[in-house]
Amino acid sequence: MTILLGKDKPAARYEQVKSYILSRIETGEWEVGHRLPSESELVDLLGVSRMTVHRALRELTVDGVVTRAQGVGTFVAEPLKRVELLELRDIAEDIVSNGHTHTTRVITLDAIRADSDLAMAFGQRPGARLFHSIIVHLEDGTPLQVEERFVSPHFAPDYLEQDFSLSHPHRHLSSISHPEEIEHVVFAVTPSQETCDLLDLDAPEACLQLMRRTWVDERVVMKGIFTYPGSRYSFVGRYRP
Amino acid sequence: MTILLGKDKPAARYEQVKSYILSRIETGEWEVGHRLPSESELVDLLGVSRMTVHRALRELTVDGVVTRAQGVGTFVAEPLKRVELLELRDIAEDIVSNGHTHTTRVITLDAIRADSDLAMAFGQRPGARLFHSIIVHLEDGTPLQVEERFVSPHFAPDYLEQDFSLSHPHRHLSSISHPEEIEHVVFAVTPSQETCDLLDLDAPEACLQLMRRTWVDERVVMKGIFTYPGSRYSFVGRYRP
DNA sequence: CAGTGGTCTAGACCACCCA
DNA sequence: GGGTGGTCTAGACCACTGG
Repeated sequence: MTILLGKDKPAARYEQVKSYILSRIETGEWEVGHRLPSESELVDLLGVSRMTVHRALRELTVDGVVTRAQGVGTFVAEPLKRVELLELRDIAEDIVSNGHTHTTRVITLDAIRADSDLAMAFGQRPGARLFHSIIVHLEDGTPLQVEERFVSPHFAPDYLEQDFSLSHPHRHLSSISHPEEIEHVVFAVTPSQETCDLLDLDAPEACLQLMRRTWVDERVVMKGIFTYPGSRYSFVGRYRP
Repeated sequence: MTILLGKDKPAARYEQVKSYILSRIETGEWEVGHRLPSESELVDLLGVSRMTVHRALRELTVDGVVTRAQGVGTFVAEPLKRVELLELRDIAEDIVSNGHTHTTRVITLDAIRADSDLAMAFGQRPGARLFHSIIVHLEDGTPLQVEERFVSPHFAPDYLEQDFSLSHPHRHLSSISHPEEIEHVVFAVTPSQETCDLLDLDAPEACLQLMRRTWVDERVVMKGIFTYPGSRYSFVGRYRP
């Protein structure tokens, strides 16, 4: 077995320009806010054409390494704040991709009137009409999630006509349009008796609860509350920053 | 009050080329896997130079809209799978940015020998030496998080010499190097009596637990277990995809 | 006004892939 | 070998900024 690495193809010139600039920044020679040489100065300095310099700087701008302003110059940007992320996967895909069978039980599918909390969540007046569903997701017959959703009728007028034992709400809502904004809140809760029953829990145990609100056209169109038994489910994510 | 929008500056030509291609894809005229016209064909078709076409296609490649292969062509890519993300924020920053005061109590700071579970988590043999810390984070004097960490001595040889009542482990570890890979697992648990005591909980209540492992040079260098009382803390994230 | 970045062109050379 | 994408150049025009 042979190992082939680095076919010693020289890096492209714009990559070399990027490296040149990055190394100046990393060594501290150019600090945050420092003004870089102009494009034409870099042309003279590095002996490449302006388009090449420009491409290097443009890519560094996209990466957040520098900021640029027409008529002003190019400056070393604030280092990016590192964020640590957790991917929230769709439960159905999660179950199927792990080789299990996914089924659902539709408990409730109706229209309701918003109480004051719901009205607040949707930015509407109390009494506004909302569609409402409660569905249990099972993995090989074992309940893994209770999902309760409230949906704006204006956004999904056909919500109540769907057969969610076949295609779940997530699919239906995605087929209409993708949200412009999403809010997630993850709680730990002790579930209600009703939730315990739906999850086949003999005694109340700590549950994960995920609340999601989605916006379209600046309006809340969906609020979902997803409850998972702590002993059977966890959110797992592994990634390379 | 006047509203100024769209200064009717015509979009750049490469943006127009992108729009042209995107609209063909969105209308379904070019389906997934369809081969796009070559760069030189687009040059003739759209009456712009090849560099302009190339920039448009390069940016669409970065965005995952098309895939390209030298000597082969440009093809419509599979639509990106939408992932929903939750940002896991540093507890200290979280508390301070909300206008509260953050303090810590260092409970434990010592070296231990890995049991079989820890050895598994670190990919080492049982009995391997690991640094260990337990710290409580408080918001205005109320415990919000118990963090327990296990750290590879090889990665952070000075770990035991740190004063974590001033600078917490996250800062110390970040100052050494940033992880190449991160794994997160979020649980809901009923806490042990010891954890209840550290969190000032009168009775056990559902707690959020976040487990994090980080890798540097293909090796696990840190495992942390963060426990939050469900009644006092939740992970919140809001973003625009 | 001079200097900056943003864009665009026409032409060129190259590595790569496939028939 | 002919077509593909990847790169690079020299020169150009423009909009924007600051003094």
